[in-house]
Amino acid sequence: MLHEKGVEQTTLADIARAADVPVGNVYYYFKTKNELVEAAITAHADNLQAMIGALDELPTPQDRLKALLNSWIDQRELTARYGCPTGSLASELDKRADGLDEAVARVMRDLVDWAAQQFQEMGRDDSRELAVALIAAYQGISLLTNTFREPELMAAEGRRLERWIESLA
Amino acid sequence: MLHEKGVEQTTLADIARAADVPVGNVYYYFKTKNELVEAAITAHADNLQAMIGALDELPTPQDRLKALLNSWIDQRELTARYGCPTGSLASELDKRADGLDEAVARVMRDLVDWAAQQFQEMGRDDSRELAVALIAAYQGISLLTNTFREPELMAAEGRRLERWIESLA
DNA sequence: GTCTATATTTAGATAGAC
DNA sequence: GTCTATCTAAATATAGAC
Repeated sequence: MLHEKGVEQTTLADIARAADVPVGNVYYYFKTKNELVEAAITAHADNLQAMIGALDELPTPQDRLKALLNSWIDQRELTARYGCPTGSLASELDKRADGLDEAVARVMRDLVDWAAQQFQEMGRDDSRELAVALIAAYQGISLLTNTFREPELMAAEGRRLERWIESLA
Repeated sequence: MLHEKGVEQTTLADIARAADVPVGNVYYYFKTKNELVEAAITAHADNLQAMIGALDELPTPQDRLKALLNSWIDQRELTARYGCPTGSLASELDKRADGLDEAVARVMRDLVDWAAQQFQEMGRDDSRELAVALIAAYQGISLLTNTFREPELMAAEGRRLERWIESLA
């Protein structure tokens, strides 16, 4: 729900209704709304870690990066509707005074670090810059895909990034 | 203020205080908060149009695109603090039920269209895809620059995109 | 056109029975 | 652990004097 409507627009009443419990009940599990959001970020981080773990099974860094691209393309319909979960969270939480933005920043950094490691294994000494460029390309095309509601933008950019990765070898 | 704190987090009280007028006064100029936000989007769109108009004075499409990159780099400190105004607006307004997201989409589309025109003048038949990739790269690096609060990310990506544009000729 | 005061609504949060 | 009822605070919006 936080992905679909954002943190601000999602009320505890929304969450309670989705969980089919009365509103007051939510406070038995989370003392504040911020605590609930924090738990959601942690859950999202765990999902990403699991995904990265699966990618690490692949033999070469090129395979792993291309598999990441394909997972992005597979998610294009969802992205067109709601954007990238990590990116829209980062964008929204940055505007708030609470410290939740740091939790999202860590998630984003983990992803960049993982990508940098792949480029390094490909023998690139500009691995960090390439990783930032790759994740930025994904975040940006997610935003455009969402803004224009055109899933095919993600697919086209994914194919372009694939050619780019191949050209780096 | 909408850029700094976002639409949701900026209250009419904030705006009234910044304008040094009482809260009720704002309603003399804008019937609703949404109307005020719409006016801000229009003003932002006008700013971008003026900027594009200035770029159009430059002789070649390469010059114009590189000048755009440099303006992004010049804004890196602001971007690190608050992100790209257009991008963070697009991300936030997408989550809301009102129709304001379409106004931002138009702003974003104008920018993509302008970039596509430059690539077309460079003789590229994939001008649309390149334009989407360029604006996506900017939106993405804006998000990362903001999330990590590292202005230098924008500078490095700007230089990388400059080399990329030169390689397309 | 500007101001004060206030109405309305909604969301986050709490109290206490069961 | 679950539920109903309620409190509180804040933000949008309005009324009406000046």
